[in-house]
Amino acid sequence: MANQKSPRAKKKSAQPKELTPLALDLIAARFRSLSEPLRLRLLHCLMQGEKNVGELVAAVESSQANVSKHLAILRDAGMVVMEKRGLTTLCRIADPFVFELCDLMCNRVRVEIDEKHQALLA
Amino acid sequence: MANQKSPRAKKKSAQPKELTPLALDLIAARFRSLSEPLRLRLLHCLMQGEKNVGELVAAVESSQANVSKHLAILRDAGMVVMEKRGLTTLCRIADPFVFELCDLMCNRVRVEIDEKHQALLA
DNA sequence: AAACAAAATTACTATATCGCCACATAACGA
DNA sequence: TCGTTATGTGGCGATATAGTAATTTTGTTT
Repeated sequence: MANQKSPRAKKKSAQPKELTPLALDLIAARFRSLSEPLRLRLLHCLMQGEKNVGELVAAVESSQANVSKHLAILRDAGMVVMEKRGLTTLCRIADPFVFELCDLMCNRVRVEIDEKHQALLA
Repeated sequence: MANQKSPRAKKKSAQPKELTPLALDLIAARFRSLSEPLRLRLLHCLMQGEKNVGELVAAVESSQANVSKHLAILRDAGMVVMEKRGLTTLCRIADPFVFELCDLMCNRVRVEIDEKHQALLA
């Protein structure tokens, strides 16, 4: 499947031609924003719907300063958008692609764990 | 610990119920393996097909030792598989989900760059 | 205005990671 | 056996990152 050399992909799965160092840095930085458990917890909380910073601090167990910094990282990486509303700051997932990314990775980890489990039984 | 809820098996895109700290660490580690430009270059090279370590060293411009270490990280994260064949070691992408992940992120970055571009023009 | 609440920022320490170097290991052939 | 080639590993210095405490900024309320 899709071992493509098609000149112009229609919609998805454009097979990259060349990746400039700058592009690589951008992509790496985005993956890096997802590389910390606390940030994943924050995203996970936000998947239920938008929340303000205080609610997130309560949900994940960490300090306000820490949560604030991690949220800034997620925002800078384009994973989350934040909107100031009076005293509080509302946060929400920036784009459905974040769900797709996380689902992909979660399912993959599930599969690997299952395989390991099976291997132990067999 | 798996069966605490539905007996009906929902296969894909399971909306996460609970994420244990261990699961979060696993997922974070996998994203972390994708968070370095050199590792992304290695994956990008491997998307054309399997290659041995020496070919990868030549393709990305880095030292053999460095490439070897980064490949080990990708292997440990389940992104690539390596198979020793005599003197050389063949590497290839472990699973199509890696393509999906990278495509998702690449496309997202493309979109963001386009939007920024448009914003500058407007 | 002062007092207050929510969130961001700064300064700091500890730990993790990158790239490089030198060396170790492994497989092959003479 | 030795020597060569391909790859892996350990140590080191420089940089990056997470977490914490204290402070500042920002908006709201007396």
